[in-house]
Amino acid sequence: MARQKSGERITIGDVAALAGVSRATVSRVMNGLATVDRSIADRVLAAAKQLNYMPSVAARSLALGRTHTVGYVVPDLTNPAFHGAMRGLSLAAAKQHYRVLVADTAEHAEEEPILAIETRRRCDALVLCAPRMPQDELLRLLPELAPVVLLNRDAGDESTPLLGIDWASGVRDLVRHLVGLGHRRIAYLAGPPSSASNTDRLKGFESLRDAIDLVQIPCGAMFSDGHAAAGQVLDSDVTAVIAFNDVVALGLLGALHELGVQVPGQLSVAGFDDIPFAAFTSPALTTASVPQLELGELAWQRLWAMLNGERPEHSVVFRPRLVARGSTGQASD
Amino acid sequence: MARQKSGERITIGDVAALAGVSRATVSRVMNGLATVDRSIADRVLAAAKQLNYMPSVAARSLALGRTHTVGYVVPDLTNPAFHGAMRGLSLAAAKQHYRVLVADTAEHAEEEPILAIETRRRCDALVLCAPRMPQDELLRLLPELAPVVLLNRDAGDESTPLLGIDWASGVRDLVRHLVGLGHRRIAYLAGPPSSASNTDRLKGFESLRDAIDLVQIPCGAMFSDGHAAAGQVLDSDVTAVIAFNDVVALGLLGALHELGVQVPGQLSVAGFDDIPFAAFTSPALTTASVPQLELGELAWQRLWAMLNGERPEHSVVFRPRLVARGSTGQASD
DNA sequence: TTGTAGGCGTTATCAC
DNA sequence: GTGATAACGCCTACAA
Repeated sequence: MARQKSGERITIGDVAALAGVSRATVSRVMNGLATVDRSIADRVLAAAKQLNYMPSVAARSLALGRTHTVGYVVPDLTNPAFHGAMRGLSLAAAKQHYRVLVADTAEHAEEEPILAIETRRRCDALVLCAPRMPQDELLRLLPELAPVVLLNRDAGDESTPLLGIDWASGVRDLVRHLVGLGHRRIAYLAGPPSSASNTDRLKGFESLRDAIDLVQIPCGAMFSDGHAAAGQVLDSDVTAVIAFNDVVALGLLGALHELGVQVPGQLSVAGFDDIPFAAFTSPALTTASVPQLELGELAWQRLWAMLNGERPEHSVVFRPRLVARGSTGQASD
Repeated sequence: MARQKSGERITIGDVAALAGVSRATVSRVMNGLATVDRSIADRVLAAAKQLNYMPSVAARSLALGRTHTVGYVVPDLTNPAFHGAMRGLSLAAAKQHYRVLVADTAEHAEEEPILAIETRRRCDALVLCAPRMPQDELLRLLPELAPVVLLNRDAGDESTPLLGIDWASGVRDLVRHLVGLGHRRIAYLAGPPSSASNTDRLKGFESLRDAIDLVQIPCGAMFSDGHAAAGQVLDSDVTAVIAFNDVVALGLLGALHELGVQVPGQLSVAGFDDIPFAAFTSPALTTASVPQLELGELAWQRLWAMLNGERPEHSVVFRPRLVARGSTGQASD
């Protein structure tokens, strides 16, 4: 009985030899092409199984021009806001036997384009989340990245699918909610100035200029930013705070608790995203909820369409859903 | 001037033609081999730049037998406990121009082995986090997966590097801490019965049988599990609870808050992992802290060594560090 | 120092 | 229905 050279990788040739057929036939069988005689197919399958044959991914990629991999590029892999989409993408892609390659730009905004390109070259398509990349740079990059779908941020480019969030709408909902509770003077813990979604939120506030008294406090996008901002918040004499996102809001909540400030008794707090933790803190966090998992799934649908030469489904902009929880209440002043 | 066929991929041949050299020379230049004449190298570089040439990843993989990718297999991509290690791995690997392919087993324990193998075939090495895989199955799998490093769980196999956690030690620290605060009757919200690390924790409790009065409550590994366990915890008449992990602990905290139970006034709560949120909840969570990010970095070091045919650094078992925060206090009863 | 030629493991296009 | 054979794009002895 034919035996493969020990220690070396088993190739399609080994299987062909064992089964007494050509490599082409083995290939056909492995790929489920129906044009093969049943008895031969069985023989090939048996041989493959006996040798524990597994096709070389690299060789297939080269021959087919497809890697069966999609990239997921985000600014920070530890940010919970990106996890839902990552999982949605990963699970959806897995159904078509695609895998996800992750890339963390580690907040180095300058290297983002290079990293995106680098990642794209190993994949068939890309999901790009680049909230801080300058618009013109992004636009220049897009053609080189295609097929690509944009997450959470518009590039003003019709031809690349966008899965966006209407942050301004979320701001309006949150503010309306707070105003309904009697709040007038509200602080906004702003995200990174270079963040496109921060700009969107600010537009939302802009449209409400008459309804409330807004205090803008420069902050950031992370726990520690929210935590550090507590002092300024208290000094600002507001009755409610809207944080750039849930992570920031939770950072603030923690600091307020340490300082003995009652939430929502003395201060109401709200965020964006509805990360999994938001529902379980004490008090639970009021937030403008974003369907993260779905974002990832939809991203895959669009990628899949483009990979098959079809036109991707419509771009969509989700309107956040207000989820009122314990962290917001009647204005105290 | 030579012009590449429009629309098609630019290959090493195009660059060679433009520079007037052989493909071999281009290859040498692109790979930084010093044995090339300076002027020729410059010409090649210029040609490559002009054509915006980028080597085909698939072709290199096939020729080199290396994908420059490592896999990261976890049960649930949304579990914060895995994010730190993922980022540590990703960032460390990036320095050697390696990328990370993620795979989410979606809690389907049965498919875990297949998924691991499938993932491994696209990569040069694997970081495997398979807390629920039966020991014998894992042992059988390991040779097929090598080079591989195990995260958070021992397989009893000397030859595969392990980055583990001494959960029993963490249990002891937590219990000692609680006993020091006057607690005697303590509940343990157990993780999934099939979880190896749950078994480890139970061993820790076992060794303390005389010191405390332990109430074991079947629970799980997720928010909702902790949240749902609140009733049983209260019925059990304990003064302190140690949860399977921080996520469970936070779920419990949320439920207790809803029920108006004071923490730590009426009940002390502690967890494992020290996920980023733990420090920012109210009250902040006492926990047995695990160096997640470092785990990922060390995993990469070991993988890197093995990829270079070297012997990997020692396996290490981290002893969790007790981080006492607001969620634990003097026993009330 | 540079070029030639063969190989990496598949798939796809032909004949047969 | 099946088998040669030529891609796929790169790397690397080996020869020059």
